[in-house]
Amino acid sequence: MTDDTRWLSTEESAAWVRLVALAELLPGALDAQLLRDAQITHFEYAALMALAAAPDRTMRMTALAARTNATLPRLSHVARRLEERGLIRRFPCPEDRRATNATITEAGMRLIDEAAPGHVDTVRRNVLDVLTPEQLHQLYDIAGAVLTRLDPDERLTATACQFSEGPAIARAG
Amino acid sequence: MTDDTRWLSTEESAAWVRLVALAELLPGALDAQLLRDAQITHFEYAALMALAAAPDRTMRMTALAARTNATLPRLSHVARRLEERGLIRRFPCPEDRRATNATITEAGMRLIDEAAPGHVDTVRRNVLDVLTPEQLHQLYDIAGAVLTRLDPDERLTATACQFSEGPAIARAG
DNA sequence: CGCGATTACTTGTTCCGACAACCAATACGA
DNA sequence: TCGTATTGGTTGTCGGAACAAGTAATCGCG
Repeated sequence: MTDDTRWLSTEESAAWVRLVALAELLPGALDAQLLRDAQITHFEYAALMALAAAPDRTMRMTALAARTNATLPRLSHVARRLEERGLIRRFPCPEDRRATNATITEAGMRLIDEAAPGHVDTVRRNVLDVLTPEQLHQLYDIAGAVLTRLDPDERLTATACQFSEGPAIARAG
Repeated sequence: MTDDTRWLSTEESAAWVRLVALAELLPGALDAQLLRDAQITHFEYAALMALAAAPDRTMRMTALAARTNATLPRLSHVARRLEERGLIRRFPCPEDRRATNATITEAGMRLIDEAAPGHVDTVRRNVLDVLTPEQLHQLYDIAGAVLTRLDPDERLTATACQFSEGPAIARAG
């Protein structure tokens, strides 16, 4: 049993440690701000944003699950809670009686409109504003390369206008 | 109530979407491989690696919690499970009778030695090998800049030799 | 038709993490 | 030296997510 593993060089190890730390800390930072200011998780925020940007503000549960990297059971529970809070509405899909459609309500649109400024501010302070324009482009390429592996069919990034935050969403209303 | 929010430009939005997708998918990919091949989570792997790289393979619970971005209660539960599996051992700290030390056992060392090749392979296939050497350095700088905000006192990246994987750890024995 | 396979969700169970309450030991002030 | 505050960890409880099983509707092929 020979060991043909290609171990990490110093540079590789250093970059990897930082990337792991980033992936570890970023979700918590996003959740903390949104929970504090809008009583929703970042996952729920992303789901609401996806619905807000969809045609008729409506998506199939399956499509929404793919977009948010959720399992269908997980999305089902989250959708039930969001529906209880009046932020989304669910109804049977006319074309396919097996399917369920989810629509963001006016209250849901108001919530993300109110939450967007604080969220964008968090994104700016923690990420975007500490990078140079050149680094921003490098990040785009680097993350794109990695996502080729982690998300080959671009489920999470097929964004239409997913993150044209705030005003664009308001226009979508 | 004027809206002075600086919304995201097209470039900013695109890069941000990709970064969020990356942070969303990476932890799951790491967990999946390690759970499948070594029956441990990536968090547990990181904790064991930290212990393996520490002097005397031993750390205070508080220090280990800081290093792994865990709350003390969370680490306490994880440590109990690892101890039940014989991968670590806990004992009172001699210098401070309030404190508890955790040490990785021989069985724990064996487990991370066996898990390291598969883990490194996953890291290579999903991340390192899809980047150019130049991009690797850019990633180092970009993540470093963001971590200045998310982890100002470098708790997660004060790595001594945290990720000199495999052989280096074997030497630490 | 009609029966098996597939797709779309929901529900139930189990495990894990966060928060809070708690216990133990030290530090410090009166 | 006594009492209080602080630090270090563990335990209990609750909510959330994954996995698996169950239901319902459509598809596909004979």
